Amino acid sequence: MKTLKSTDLELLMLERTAEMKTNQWVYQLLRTNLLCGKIAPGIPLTIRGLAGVLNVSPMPVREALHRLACEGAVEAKNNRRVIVPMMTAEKFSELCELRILIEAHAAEKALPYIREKDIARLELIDVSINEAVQQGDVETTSLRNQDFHRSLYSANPYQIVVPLIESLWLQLGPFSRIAISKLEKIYIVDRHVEAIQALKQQNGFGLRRAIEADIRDGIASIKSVEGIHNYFKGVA
Amino acid sequence: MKTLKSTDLELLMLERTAEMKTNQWVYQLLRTNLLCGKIAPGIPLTIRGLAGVLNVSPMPVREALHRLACEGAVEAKNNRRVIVPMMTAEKFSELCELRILIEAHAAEKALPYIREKDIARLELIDVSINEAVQQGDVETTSLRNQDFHRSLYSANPYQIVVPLIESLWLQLGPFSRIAISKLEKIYIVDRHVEAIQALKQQNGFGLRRAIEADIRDGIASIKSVEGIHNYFKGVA
DNA sequence: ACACGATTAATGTGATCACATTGACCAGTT
DNA sequence: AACTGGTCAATGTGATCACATTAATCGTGT
Repeated sequence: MKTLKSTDLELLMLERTAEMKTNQWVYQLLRTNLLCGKIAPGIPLTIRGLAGVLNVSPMPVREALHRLACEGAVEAKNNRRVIVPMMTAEKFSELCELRILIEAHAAEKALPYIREKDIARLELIDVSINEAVQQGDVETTSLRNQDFHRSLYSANPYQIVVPLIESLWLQLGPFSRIAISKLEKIYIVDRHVEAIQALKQQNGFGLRRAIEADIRDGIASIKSVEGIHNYFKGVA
Repeated sequence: MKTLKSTDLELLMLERTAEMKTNQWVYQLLRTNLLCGKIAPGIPLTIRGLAGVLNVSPMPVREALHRLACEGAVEAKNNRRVIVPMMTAEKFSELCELRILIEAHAAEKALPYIREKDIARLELIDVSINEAVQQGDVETTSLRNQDFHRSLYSANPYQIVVPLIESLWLQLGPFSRIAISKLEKIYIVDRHVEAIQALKQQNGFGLRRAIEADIRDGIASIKSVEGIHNYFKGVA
């Protein structure tokens, strides 16, 4: 097996607004790239290497990697190597079960706070998801899909749960890419439309079912991918 | 209202083994103090101040505070102040609901992996909890109680959920202290014994109920405390 | 006496440096 | 040709420094 070199990584850049500090920019950039699966498991991430690519000093990169490590997005090994963790079938199952458990709860708790404006926004996001799907833009589809879920749950103003959910997304990041790339459009559209309809009807049970089904669809599409086992190597 | 000064803080120190790096030591120390409620909400935490108390350079403290901030344990405000977040009634409810939801799930998922050795360990921890309760040692009681839960959930070898739960504990930290200080011993002992019995009987439903009841007891004891509203000031 | 404004102290951030540890690479040996 | 040994480069860590921004303190004016 060829050892993956850090030079292989291609990052999608992020606009850096003037008011945001360097460490926030680096963190958001790496986080976004992990969420949409741009950084594959196994490739090593080094502080100085990333600092060189991003043209910043090693300091902000160090902080960003530490934060991502404590969120489980990357794994700091004993031997001074920071990598995107490999996946195992059991880990994958755990993550999916937790997504269903927590996101269904989050959706139901957000329901009472949903207003017409929120529904309109969700419909807009759904449209943009379809656009990205039709254009075959995997990264954008993945990020927009997460936007849909985050916007829904964030309607609840007392937010504890969204960071927990995002931690799960971060760990599933490299695989959501696979899911999207293999997903027939109907699935995503259907479930999101179902969710929106349940919102309009203030139907908590229907909302739960729609969210759960949406997540399960993604999982099923991942498991149906040929050669998926290549990504499920044993954890070193 | 008197402004709380950073000099007020008294930390319970942690042994620093030779093999652990400075940043890990600082992080664990602050985390432990937050988990057991030694650091009260509202008091400001400064990098240089903590570095002075701990006799380390500001660098490890900076990293530790950033990690704790991304876990929600402390709140980095715009104006360069890092504080333990104030609590609101709604936030408190959210945290408790999530604890029940996720910990019941975690317990059930851990059940198949529980062996006699694990049960023996849990019984030992329960004994040490009772000792700490009888001695009126609030911090130790709080930490040992968390040890009980963590040991139970950690029986599941594919661990995703424990970090999520610990994030909730961190945010509830200052209040678990209050809960313990007002808790009649019977409650804790009862629920833990119930949980252990359910483990011995491989009774998933009973285990869920015991864990849920244990958490609810803690919540009830907090809500029964006179003057608890002092801790629920509006978030700035 | 109270309020407002300027000076001073304190703080977070990012850069640079020194050091210990580890991996990578290459030559030499079997 | 494969393995082993040593040397060198690369890496993470922690300390120190400079700078911009903010809070605190004190003095002045009303």
